[in-house]
Amino acid sequence: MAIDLELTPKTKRPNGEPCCEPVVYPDVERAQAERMAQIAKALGDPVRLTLVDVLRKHAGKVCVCELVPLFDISQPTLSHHLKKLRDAGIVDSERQGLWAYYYVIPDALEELSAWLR
Amino acid sequence: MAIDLELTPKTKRPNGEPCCEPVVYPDVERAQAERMAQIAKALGDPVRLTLVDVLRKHAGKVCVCELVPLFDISQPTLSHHLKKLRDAGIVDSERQGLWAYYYVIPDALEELSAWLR
DNA sequence: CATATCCATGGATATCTGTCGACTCAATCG
DNA sequence: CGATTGAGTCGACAGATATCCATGGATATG
Repeated sequence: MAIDLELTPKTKRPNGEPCCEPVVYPDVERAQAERMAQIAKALGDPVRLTLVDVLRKHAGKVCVCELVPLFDISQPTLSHHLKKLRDAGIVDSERQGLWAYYYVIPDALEELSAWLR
Repeated sequence: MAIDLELTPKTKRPNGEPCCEPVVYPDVERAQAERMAQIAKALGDPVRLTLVDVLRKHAGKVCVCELVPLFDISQPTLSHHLKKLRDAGIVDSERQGLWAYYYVIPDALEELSAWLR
């Protein structure tokens, strides 16, 4: 790894004293962290991440039956993954006749993307 | 939601025929999707995401005992979260005496960040 | 109208995850 | 050396997750 760190030296605290006060605090608010973590969690599966990748570029063009053969999972399992993405607010779907068309909600990934940057 | 989609019309397939061929394929390779999903999964918890946020800006300045009071979790649980981040290749640590200093590995988040963009 | 298709839902099950308390181990201090 | 501290590991356990099969509901086709 070999990274150049300047370690802030510490001294062992005297007997019985409470631990050192935290000197740093997160920049992200708790609610913001929870929102972003929820998005990240939904993306934390290869199938779902790939789904988002496909849907981002082919909104309105793909029905679920065309997504199934892209993966080694059953159709109900794919439906469950899509539901997870829906619940996380990343995608939504539009039904037309027998078919369901999914698309990525614009800006759904923006907050996380900006934080990562 | 109200997004402007142009849906590609489909026709029900004839009896007994195999499902429509997929017309789209993911742009991400399977291995790339797995790498990014692993990173996203590690970030998919508010505690870990906040840890990364803190460590990104205070590398080498914070020991674990200072991180604990930032959250409502026990020290072993925090250690466990740090291990998850280590296993995902997001952070690493340097031990000096009694203290362990964590830091975010440069570029660990780059691939996911670029994909999200 | 009967039947087949697309997709979602529900139940079952094995595995993974987050959390804790108890413990271990190395390093420090007295 | 003996006691204490920082931090990682272990075992346990409740809750979440991924997956399947079977089913159900709506819609299209003939």
